[in-house]
Amino acid sequence: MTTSRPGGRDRPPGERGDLLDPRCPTRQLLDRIGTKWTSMAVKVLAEQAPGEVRFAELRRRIPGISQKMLSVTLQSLARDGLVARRVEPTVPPAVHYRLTELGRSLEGPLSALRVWAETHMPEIDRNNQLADEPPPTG
Amino acid sequence: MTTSRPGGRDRPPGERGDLLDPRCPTRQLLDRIGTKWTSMAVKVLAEQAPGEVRFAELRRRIPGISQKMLSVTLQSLARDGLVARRVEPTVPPAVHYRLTELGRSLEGPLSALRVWAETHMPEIDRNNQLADEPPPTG
DNA sequence: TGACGAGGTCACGTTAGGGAACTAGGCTGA
DNA sequence: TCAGCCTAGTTCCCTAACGTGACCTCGTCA
Repeated sequence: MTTSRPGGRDRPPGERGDLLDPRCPTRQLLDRIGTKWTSMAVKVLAEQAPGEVRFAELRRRIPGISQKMLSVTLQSLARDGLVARRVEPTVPPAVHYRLTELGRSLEGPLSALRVWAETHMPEIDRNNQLADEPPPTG
Repeated sequence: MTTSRPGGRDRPPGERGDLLDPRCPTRQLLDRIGTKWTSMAVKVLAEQAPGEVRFAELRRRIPGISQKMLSVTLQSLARDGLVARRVEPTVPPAVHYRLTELGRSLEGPLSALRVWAETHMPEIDRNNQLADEPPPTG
């Protein structure tokens, strides 16, 4: 997702003169939760909220995710302040994650979206199949 | 957004085997509305719903979008059945877009997300800045 | 001749996401 | 003593996709 300047080059002056509004918060939010694993992680964490989930447990609950992507996703969420990270200095170190207050407040809108998705995705899939079909005779 | 494919329904056989659960509708939805311009287009169209908006007008209302991306975005939305496309056979042809019933039903959850984003993005930005700062002494 | 409207196409750069290998370090077993 | 295991990452490298600008169409109007 590139909200930043594409290509890094500058555009001719006096052209349209405007770049993208960096103030569109919805885009910024979707840049975050729209990444492949983020919403799943939030969901899994929300299911346990206000409890904590460990790294390996998250991995287990998010089928298909790699260590790296889970790590990257959690770091991103932690940076945003949506999840909190607690390290137990045992050996091997145990790291616990939980949604923050902010993260839990996101669960409402996100679950609304989830409900919509579960309700309407079949219809969207059907629409796509219709669009793939050859046009009806006539 | 790897699962979305604007122009190809099946993947080459013998790829890396399997992809993620295709049964996660939330991911599929986010693959769609998470693309850079989709949510903006939906928003602009929703503001005019149930009225129509023309291509050039959409372009004007979405600062920074290129013709191509607007075109691609609208095609994708039309494929999904979220927007309807009406061509007036004038010269030059005038194409009108509007949200379908399905599209308008998405506006609810989406606007909830938008409200959340507008409310909390400053906090998220602040959290990011805090994360960038050097750790406090002591 | 050029602009408009609604795109299509091409070449290109950036980015997300993926795999595999590597790290830390106390504990266990040989 | 040394190898190997465990968790939670990190690093490198690669590819597919996403998004971009530039240029093209086509008919009419000025």
